[in-house]
Amino acid sequence: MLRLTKKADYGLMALKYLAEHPDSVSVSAKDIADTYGIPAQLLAKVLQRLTKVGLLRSHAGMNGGYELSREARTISAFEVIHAIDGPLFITSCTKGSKSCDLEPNCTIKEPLARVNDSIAGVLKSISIHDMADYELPSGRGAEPHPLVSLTRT
Amino acid sequence: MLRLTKKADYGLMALKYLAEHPDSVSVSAKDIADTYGIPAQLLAKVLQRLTKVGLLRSHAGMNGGYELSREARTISAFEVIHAIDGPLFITSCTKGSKSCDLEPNCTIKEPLARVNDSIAGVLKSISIHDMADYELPSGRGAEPHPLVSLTRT
DNA sequence: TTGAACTGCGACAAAATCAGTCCTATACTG
DNA sequence: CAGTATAGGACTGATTTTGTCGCAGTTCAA
Ligand code: FES
Ligand code: FES
Repeated sequence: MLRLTKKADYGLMALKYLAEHPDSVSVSAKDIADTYGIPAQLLAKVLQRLTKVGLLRSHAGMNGGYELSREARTISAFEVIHAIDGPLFITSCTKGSKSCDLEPNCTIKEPLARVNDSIAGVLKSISIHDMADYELPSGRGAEPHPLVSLTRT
Repeated sequence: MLRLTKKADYGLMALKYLAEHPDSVSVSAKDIADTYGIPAQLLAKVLQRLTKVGLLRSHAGMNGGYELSREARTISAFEVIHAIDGPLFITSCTKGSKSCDLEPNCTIKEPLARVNDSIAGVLKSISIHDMADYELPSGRGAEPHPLVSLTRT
């Protein structure tokens, strides 16, 4: 539980890959799938969704593929996960449209919403570029990330 | 995805309930289940697990039930979730025993481990007592929670 | 001492979600 | 036109989550 789906995993891996290969004009889903040994068709779908939300630009035909539509530094892990897995709700109830059945009694919705926001904040503070940076073998990780406050004013 | 299981939800609700009723010596699973309209047997199991890890003390027999074994202030949401849903791993691979099949190629494990730690930190910084406090109708939420740094020294 | 009201487990069934495949259509290149 | 790629819908199988049932053990009080 509290786990990323594999699709989100794949998506992050792919974006990281793209961020690390700025030279290549565009990379096909198959290329990425092969280098990581993940199902090509599945990755394709993930990339398609990322394209639809505007994180990637796609190009069909021979030598086609995908490329980042923005700088890796400006793409947050949150955006990626949100695009692939939908809105982030730590609670079982998706406070939006259809409320969960124990809505009236649930006493933890409020407090957990704060936790939810904090987690979203953490995810938002990490960019694809950051992830690529962490490649460095030893434990010195790029520049420090901003602090995240649990309280919302 | 990235969602708490209902069991964890139930567990948190129950603990919050117990924290708010310090007067009652012990409360039965059925009592709590009834007040919140959740499946009694399922809640019972959740409480049993919480008992096994030492967060609750149980008492069988008539007028039996559960009570907090520690002060609400010292029980973190993290402990509860961990007890109910097992170790918190945001990545698909549970870096412990059996590694996931794309271990050798996976490039995002490291960076995501940091995110994982941050989230754990957020969860650890919230106590059952804090959750109970958020009951206040308007938006002034108890005292501020500590800041959580994304970087680990 | 008997029975009601509990906890404590294990096994199981039902439901929901996720992962992955297949198939077809469409777009671009040369 | 042939080949390679994206786009996307439908569908199946695997896995996880949620919930139920049944039974054994414990405590209390009439
Ligand atoms: S779990 Fe849905 S309202 Fe709390
Ligand atoms: S998802 Fe398992 S090693 Fe990265």
